[in-house]
Amino acid sequence: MGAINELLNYAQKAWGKEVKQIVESIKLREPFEILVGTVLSQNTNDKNSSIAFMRLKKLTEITPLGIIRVKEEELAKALRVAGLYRERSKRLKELARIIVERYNGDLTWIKCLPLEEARKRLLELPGVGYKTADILLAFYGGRPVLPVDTHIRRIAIRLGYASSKDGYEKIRRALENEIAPEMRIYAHLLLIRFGRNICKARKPLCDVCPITAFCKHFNARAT
DNA sequence: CTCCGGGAAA
DNA sequence: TTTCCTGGAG
Repeated sequence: MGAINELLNYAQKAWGKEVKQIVESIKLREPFEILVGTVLSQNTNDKNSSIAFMRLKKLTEITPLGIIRVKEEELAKALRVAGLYRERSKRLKELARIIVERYNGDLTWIKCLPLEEARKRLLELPGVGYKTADILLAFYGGRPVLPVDTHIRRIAIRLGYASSKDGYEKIRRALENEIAPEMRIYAHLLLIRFGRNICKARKPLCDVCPITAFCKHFNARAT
């Protein structure tokens, strides 16, 4: 049993119920809504990005045409609470425009195309990088990818699955090797909670962490 | 590598 | 008052 499995075991007991509900609720959403929600969450805490999402929903329908219709200043006003709002309102309108232009507003190809082709097309969209692309592939597309965010990256490095010099793809593959395909969405959310609450960037709670025996970070400090 | 940025916690 | 949180693009 590896460190990641021990970690997930612990995280499941702590946050499993909450996380399962989130997985189910995201699966019911339209792909464009997931995309917008993910863009709003970039470099922003969950609380403020969900407030921004609700304000956006009140302002307009969250579809490519809905975003195109609303004025950029109105969009910026709704997104302000989440920060980075000038960039985001601009990029969101650009994103909506390109999705209409290139795909006639339809994102169902995320589900149908071969995985690498779908990923490639997602990455060509403005405001979509590896993490955002993988969120769509996993949550909407049902693809067996593990989206890697900053928490997951930090955990992977501390546990020794990756080095801080490694790029996104290398870290993703290293972790995917440890986690069964059908468990990856669930594991993604569990890992984030573990990272936020236990394996924090500053002052990690190593005294309550169940896997310090596996942890390079902890053992390097202890000695 | 720097910029984009608000709200909350320290 | 400062620091933290948190990805993508130029």
